[in-house]
Amino acid sequence: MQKTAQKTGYHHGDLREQLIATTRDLVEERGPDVFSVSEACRRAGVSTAAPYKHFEDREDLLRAVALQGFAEMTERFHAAVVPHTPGTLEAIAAVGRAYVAFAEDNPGLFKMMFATPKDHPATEEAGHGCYGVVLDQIARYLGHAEVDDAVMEAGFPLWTFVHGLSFLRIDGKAEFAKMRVSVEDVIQGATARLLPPRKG
Amino acid sequence: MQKTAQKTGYHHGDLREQLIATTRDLVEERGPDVFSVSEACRRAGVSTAAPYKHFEDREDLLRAVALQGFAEMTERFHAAVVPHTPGTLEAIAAVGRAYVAFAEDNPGLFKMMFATPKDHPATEEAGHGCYGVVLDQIARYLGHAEVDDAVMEAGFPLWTFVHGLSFLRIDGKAEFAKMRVSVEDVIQGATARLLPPRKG
DNA sequence: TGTACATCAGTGAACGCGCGTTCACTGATGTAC
DNA sequence: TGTACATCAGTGAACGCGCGTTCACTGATGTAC
Repeated sequence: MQKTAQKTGYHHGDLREQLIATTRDLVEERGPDVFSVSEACRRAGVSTAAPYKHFEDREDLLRAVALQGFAEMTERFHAAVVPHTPGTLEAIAAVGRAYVAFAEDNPGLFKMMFATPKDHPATEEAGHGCYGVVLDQIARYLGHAEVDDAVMEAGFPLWTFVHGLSFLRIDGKAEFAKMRVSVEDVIQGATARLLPPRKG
Repeated sequence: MQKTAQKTGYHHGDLREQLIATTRDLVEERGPDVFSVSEACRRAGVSTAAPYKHFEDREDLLRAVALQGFAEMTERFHAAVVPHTPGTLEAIAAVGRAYVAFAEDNPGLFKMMFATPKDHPATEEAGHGCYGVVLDQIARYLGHAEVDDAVMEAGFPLWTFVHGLSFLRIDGKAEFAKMRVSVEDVIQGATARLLPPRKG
């Protein structure tokens, strides 16, 4: 009960965080393009002028939501790796599964995070940090000391695959394709096939 | 000069087609959610009430654009297959390349075609027809007489891959991954790896 | 402990705007006679 | 060939609406003395 809103009637307590949360909900429900600052205010129970004390403009608010998304995704990636031996196919596939799971849990947010026009130094950096988690695993898998060009090249087809799977599932196209196997198996299989053979 | 607009000053000639074309342009420039009927009218040089003589509402107009997109995509798929021996890896990869090429040429339209809320019998049917082109090739490749469950299952990872590649390229994420190989090669490689081994 | 004051997160009213859709209408076109 | 008329694709004005952002303001809070 420390960071939660402790309304005094006038001062809100933590409006910034609550606006981010509300905006995130709206992005899920309506999509980032249809989202309106006014509606977020209505839901947060503040006047339409209030957000401008915390955010520059509409875009800035949406960006804050996207950044929260990247932070969460990165967290999930780290958690996914933990149970596995570093640098194994299993560890890499686990990140892939976490990727698709995040997208399915936050379809609107996910789409927004990757929609091009929002690009901004902060978002870009957040994206890189996120991607770095897989790249580290792939580097180990390949026996490379650091993330070099070969590692990035090996990672790209995997990213491509889970990215596509995320979209198809979000948009309900996966059912139509009558898959008899689970997402988990599809990812495991694709990871094994798309990665180059191991060095050692 | 037969189907082209032959304005009389009052009657337009082919407003329906021109509105579809204008809307398509706007979808590319601004995205389907930001698109406005009013702006399409302004560009087409007609009053804002005119479209309602040809389309039920905003949604209906956008759907017409999506249908045109699917028709074009299907056409491109057929054209891509032609130069190759039916049922070969090359024929299948060619469709994959046509998929990504279409997405890159029409990013806004492509995204709209696969964005979930627009689902409608007509669009769905158009999508199926489109996908059918690859499935036919895969059926032949596997030596199956028709498109059965096994064919669909084999096709899904490929679809996933080209779908993901399309989005990453549209959203400018492919450069960042520092690919040293061309899209063509990536698709060719992924197709070979993701398809199950041939029967005969 | 009590008071004066700076800070600043919130208000609420207003702005100009563009939207989707409707309405009664107008005028060009094609057809029947 | 000429005329009367039905058709219907377009007009233009209007509707109610919600938007993003600004403005001068208010009142709760924390701090200095």
